[in-house]
Amino acid sequence: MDIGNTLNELLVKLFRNINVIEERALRNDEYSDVTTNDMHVIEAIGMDDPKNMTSVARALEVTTGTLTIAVNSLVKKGYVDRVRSEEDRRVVLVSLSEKGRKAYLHHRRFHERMIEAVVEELTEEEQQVLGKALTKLNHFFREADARTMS
Amino acid sequence: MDIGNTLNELLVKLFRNINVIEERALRNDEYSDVTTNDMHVIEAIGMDDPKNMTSVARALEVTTGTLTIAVNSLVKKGYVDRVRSEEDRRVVLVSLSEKGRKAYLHHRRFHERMIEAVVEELTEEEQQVLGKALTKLNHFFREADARTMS
DNA sequence: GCATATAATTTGACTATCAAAATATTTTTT
DNA sequence: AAAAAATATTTTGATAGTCAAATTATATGC
Repeated sequence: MDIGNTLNELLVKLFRNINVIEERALRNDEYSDVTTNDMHVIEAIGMDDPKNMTSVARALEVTTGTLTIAVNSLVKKGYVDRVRSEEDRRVVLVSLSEKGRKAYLHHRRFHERMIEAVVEELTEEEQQVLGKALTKLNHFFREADARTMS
Repeated sequence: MDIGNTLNELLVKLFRNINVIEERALRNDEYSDVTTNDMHVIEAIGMDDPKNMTSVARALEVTTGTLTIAVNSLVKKGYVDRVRSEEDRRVVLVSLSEKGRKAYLHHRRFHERMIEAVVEELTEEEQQVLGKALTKLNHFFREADARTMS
């Protein structure tokens, strides 16, 4: 199983590389105060309607306590607005500020450009095979996860 | 550019999941006290000869101070042995204990199963294509990284 | 209206991380 | 051979992210 070994190494490297690059790319320019974690929170809050803390925390698979701390910092930095719901005053609604929306789009464009550039390097055939392999990988993880959770 | 979108989503998902799931898969059984980070350190120390702190830290791209702390904990948990070199008494050599070796192999088996799942449904030829595609991606990222660093 | 449930925040503890200072040892220079 | 410079590691002080459990505030059910 020689190809297996090679593939393993390649995948491990790939994921490490993506992480590092994304982080560096994010921190370069005007959004230098946004950590990777901040960006995940911004992504989870999203561009649509305001969301309550619990649902965002669930999406990120962290406790609400953890999210509170992340949101504190994002509010202070001006990326997130936080208001108490009028209908249910226990609920806190978070949404992206103008600056937060810009950061969201900036990040999304970065992703698009990255994928664009990556796909350009590959032949049609390679794209297909890569898609298939990544799909398998996702399934594998989902199943592994399901087994663990039970 | 439909395949591009699909690839993007796949990469994003994988990316988000891979750490969490790997962690869960690892922490299941007898290795419940090993964090993902611990496992990376265990991997970097490896099964061969003892290694000094600096080279392991470099491999992991962390400072030696950070590694010292990780190794403190791994020594306490019994996964790593740490001895001072006789030849050069500034140097500290770390290696895997019996328990550490077992954890290393456990983790490697997880990776092997992962690759197995991916490769299962690919023909011999597709496997080759996948290997090429991943190699290209890694080169691409390495170059992108070099550009960022400059 | 009281008891219970729910949403969020706070608190206390821990891990991971870095940069810079400190310590111990080796190598180089004079 | 003594002093200076270099090297390997650890320690220190600071920050971010995380959780579980306690707390606070509000809503809902009986």
